[in-house]
Amino acid sequence: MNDEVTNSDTPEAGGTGGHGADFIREAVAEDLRTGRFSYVRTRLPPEPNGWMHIGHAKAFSIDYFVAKDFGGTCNLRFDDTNPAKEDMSFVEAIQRDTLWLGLDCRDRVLFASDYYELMYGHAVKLIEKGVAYVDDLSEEETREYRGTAVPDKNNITLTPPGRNSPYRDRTVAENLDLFARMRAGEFADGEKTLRAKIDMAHPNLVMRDPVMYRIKREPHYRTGDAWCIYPMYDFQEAISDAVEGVTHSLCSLEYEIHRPLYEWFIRETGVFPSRQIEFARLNISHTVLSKRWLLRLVQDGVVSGWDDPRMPTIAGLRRRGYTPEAIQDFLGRIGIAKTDSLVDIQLLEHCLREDLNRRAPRVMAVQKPLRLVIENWPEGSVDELEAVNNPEDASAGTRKVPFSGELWIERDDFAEVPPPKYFRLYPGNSVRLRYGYIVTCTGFDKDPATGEITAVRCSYDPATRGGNAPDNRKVKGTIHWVSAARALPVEIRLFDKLFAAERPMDVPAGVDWVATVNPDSREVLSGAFAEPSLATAEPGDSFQFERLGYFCCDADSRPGALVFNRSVSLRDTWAKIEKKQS
RNA sequence: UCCCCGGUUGUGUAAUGGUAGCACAGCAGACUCUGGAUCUGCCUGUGGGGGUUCAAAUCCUCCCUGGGGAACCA
Repeated sequence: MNDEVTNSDTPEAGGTGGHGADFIREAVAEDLRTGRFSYVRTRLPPEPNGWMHIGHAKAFSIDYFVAKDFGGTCNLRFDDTNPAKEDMSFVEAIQRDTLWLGLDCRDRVLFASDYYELMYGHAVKLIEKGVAYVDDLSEEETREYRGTAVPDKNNITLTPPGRNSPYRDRTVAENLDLFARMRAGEFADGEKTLRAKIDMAHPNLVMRDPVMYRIKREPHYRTGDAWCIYPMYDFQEAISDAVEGVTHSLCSLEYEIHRPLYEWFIRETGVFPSRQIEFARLNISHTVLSKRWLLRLVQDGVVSGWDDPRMPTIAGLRRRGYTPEAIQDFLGRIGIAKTDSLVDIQLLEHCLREDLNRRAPRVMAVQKPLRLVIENWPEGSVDELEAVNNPEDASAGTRKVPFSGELWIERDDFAEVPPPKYFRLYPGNSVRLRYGYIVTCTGFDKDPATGEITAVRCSYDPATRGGNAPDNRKVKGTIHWVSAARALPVEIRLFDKLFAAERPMDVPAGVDWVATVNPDSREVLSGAFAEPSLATAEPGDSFQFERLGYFCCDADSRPGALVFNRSVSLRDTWAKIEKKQS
């Protein structure tokens, strides 16, 4: 549709770029067509006060790929104007995470704090124009004078006009002097503010003489104690975007109501007129995307840290085994709109499965082991069987897997009394051992005290080596296994939804939402076994454990003591049948 | 009844006055040495009422309903 201006070549990184024109791209195309702008520049505007989560990934990907699609550039600018909360470690973490996601802004990393002097100059200009003034009202008084939407007796809310501050009509000279002295540190924190002189009766509360500067004696992680006054968001954003020549200042819906103020600052200072466009932020079912909530989970020790594999943070997703490709695919699929929405977490999981199915090497591991004894196996004999590394990718080749008379199989793959439609191992039934032999269950051992099955006995058919049945007999079940003699002990960590509730934020009044965390969201299996080829796995490596799911080697792994996180299970038809039966 | 923005199958998103489509989920089946993967089919939707028009998800209007706004945070 807008072929003359678009330049969509985002094959590898589909992201929020590979799909049709959303309303933002349409607006950008329109601006180019009408000549409002002759180029496109966007910016990722993180505040370095916390870890990036997938909600930020959505916002940043929109910024990045919109610019890319139109042949423009995208800055990574840290909006660091609140020294009380910000830190260099967050800057580094955000840079690492954005790069990992495929948002490469390495040669365009900028800081709002570099524009402090420039912002100060613009503020002075506004004072000289008579549209900004120094106010002596306290924080509480400011709030009170601004007025508020109040519920009346009919439970109807309305917003009465605010009142002018008694200091609103100071002379320009007086304001100039006071503002200079604010900067010089002559006043205590909170004693004075610089305010834009707009309209205390404005129906939009944001426009009722918003604060532009506050006094805050707090060392800044980049400017140290050079400043004791810091600009507020709206003023800072307008100036920073202008300095950088940002054409499209994309942000989430919560800033929609701020747009008139953003535009007011642009108009009054006469700087480059960036266009702000808002979109809906991301919500995902069964998790939370709020820095505050995530912080609480970390502080309360509910999770092991910001990179706990259950966390929706980029670091958490990475540790869980998510790939940047899967995340970008997901972000491309959810689209961009202004509708407040809740995306099903199953879509995210689907994207991971689809990506890993294509790329992850297959391997056999047993989560909950049960001993399988092949009674007619030649004593001491070991067979080396050939296994396919990835049926989706012939170039991945094959590997040898040791087989012998004692194996570990999955406890769930044996049933003393098979439920309906069960076609794995039970007395008298045959199954194929993946890439191995067809075996027939001849019996089992049971601990008379506990009733626990301690071993399953079977016989094998030597003619079925490799899993083929020369007599063409149908064997319905194929199960995975690990040679007991060569088994690699590993720890497996199973993860599930962080919250059982679809919308954890909608917690009933009086209930502490932290208590609603899914107690089964993490399960550690310390007695698992894997085939020997896994010995060389390194943290970050992903595998498909056949029939179980995709697993990622965790950073907690030590040589000889590997740990694997379940990234996502395989689709499990049997689980559905089982569920229906119960 | 203060200001702003929204409402399209269960979920997310297209259709920009002209056949309501796609994906995920769900259901059914085919195939299979992963109950994986793959393939096929099915299911359900324009919040409501008026109006404009040959024709409305789309434009107008009223209503209903959801979200945001009352930080010296961003």
